Amino acid sequence: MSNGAATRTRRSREKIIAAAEEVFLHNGFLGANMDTVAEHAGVSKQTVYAHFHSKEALFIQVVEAMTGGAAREIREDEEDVFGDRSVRDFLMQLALDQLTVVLTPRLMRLRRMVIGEVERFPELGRSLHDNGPGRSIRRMERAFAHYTRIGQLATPDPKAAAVQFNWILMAAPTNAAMLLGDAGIPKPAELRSHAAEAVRIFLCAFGPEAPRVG
Amino acid sequence: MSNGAATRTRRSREKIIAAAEEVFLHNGFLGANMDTVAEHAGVSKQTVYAHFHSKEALFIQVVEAMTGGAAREIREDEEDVFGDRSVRDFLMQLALDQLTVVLTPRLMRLRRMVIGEVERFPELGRSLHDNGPGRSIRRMERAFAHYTRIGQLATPDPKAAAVQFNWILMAAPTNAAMLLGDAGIPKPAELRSHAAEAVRIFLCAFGPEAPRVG
DNA sequence: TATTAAATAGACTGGACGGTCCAGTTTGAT
DNA sequence: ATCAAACTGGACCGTCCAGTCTATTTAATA
Repeated sequence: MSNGAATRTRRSREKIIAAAEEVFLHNGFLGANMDTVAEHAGVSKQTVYAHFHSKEALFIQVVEAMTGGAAREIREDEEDVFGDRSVRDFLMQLALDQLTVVLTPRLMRLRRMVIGEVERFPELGRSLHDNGPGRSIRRMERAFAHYTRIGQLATPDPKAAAVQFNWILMAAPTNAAMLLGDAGIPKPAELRSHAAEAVRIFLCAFGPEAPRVG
Repeated sequence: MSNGAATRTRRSREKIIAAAEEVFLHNGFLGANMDTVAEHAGVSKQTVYAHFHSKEALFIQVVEAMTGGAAREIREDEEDVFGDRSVRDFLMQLALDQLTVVLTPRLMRLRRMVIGEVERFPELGRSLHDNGPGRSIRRMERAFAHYTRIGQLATPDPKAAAVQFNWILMAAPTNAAMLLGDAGIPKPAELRSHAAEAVRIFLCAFGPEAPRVG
């Protein structure tokens, strides 16, 4: 094999990315410092610059790795199997999944940082906007279309309904996490009742017997 | 009058705060620079330091002035007059007010900046969390209690309902503004239809004939 | 074992920036 | 006219930091 050096290179690269994630997430772009990143990675500064030609480049790599990674955890391609679960059960499960995957200190810190840097790095904001809720919304969309087809939901526009459900569910806890720091992330017990209320509201507005507007 | 010097002092102070607002909002705390603030205020650097003993102190003053100011625009104390308007009309008006007051570049920039600095300045996050939606939620709360009393709404917990309505209404546009920059702020036309849909959903879930959960 | 790409330590440069100092000027009240 | 407080301009200090340079060492291959 001729990958000896390549392997070593990759290990270094990964150590640097991991260290940079830690440092950037904690201090923001301007507050972070390349010496700290190198030290934290157990690597010389020169090596950092051998892999990433500037602080900006490293920052972008870190953020894109994280947004990509987070999105992939939702596993978009997995076949959706609805079985015979009621809509309410299905939505409840979806809601709890979504809340627990998204409301982690790591992802909330990422979100805070990207928002704070939107003016300096607009592409990162765009990327988080599209990849963050994007995947799970597409999954919901397919599910809503299915349940509407069998008469258990009334979503003429499944995509719009998915967006609505997503925000009814995520808005309050996300906002708290943004402004109150990691301490603002709700505890599991609160998440359950919050999810139940979100499902109730959604079903009132998009259930089969929902009042239509004349 | 003995306010001669006092007046001059206040004028300087205000020029500095205004300039600092501009500079901080555009560059964030670390990205902003005190020479720029002074220059932008048409004032010497020394004068800036005569009024605010450090960059941090100035930053905190600016942000607190802004959160206080924004909250005051909602005019909490004004007597609520519901007249004979239907709930739907009332909610629609409330929704449009809220959207247009909050979704301005200035306030969205403030929000982005505070979120980005939450780790460094937790009190500012707390302050925006409590003063931002806080006022208007309290106003909604009173209105919901009123309409529930006359049987046009069913909000056993008016405060919780107010929080729900607030987020059903604000979540999507706020999120867009956070991640997509000022360009993400929806146009007035979009705001109208968005408000209408929010009101519809809210009335489905909290109108007098809303399905209760068994 | 010889070769070679990769990594290391750490000194160094250049510039930015928070904050201070000072010697003199403007301003407004008396 | 006088006086004190506020303000000016700009030099200045110390520190921090992105990014570079050099001379040396490590470790995987052939």
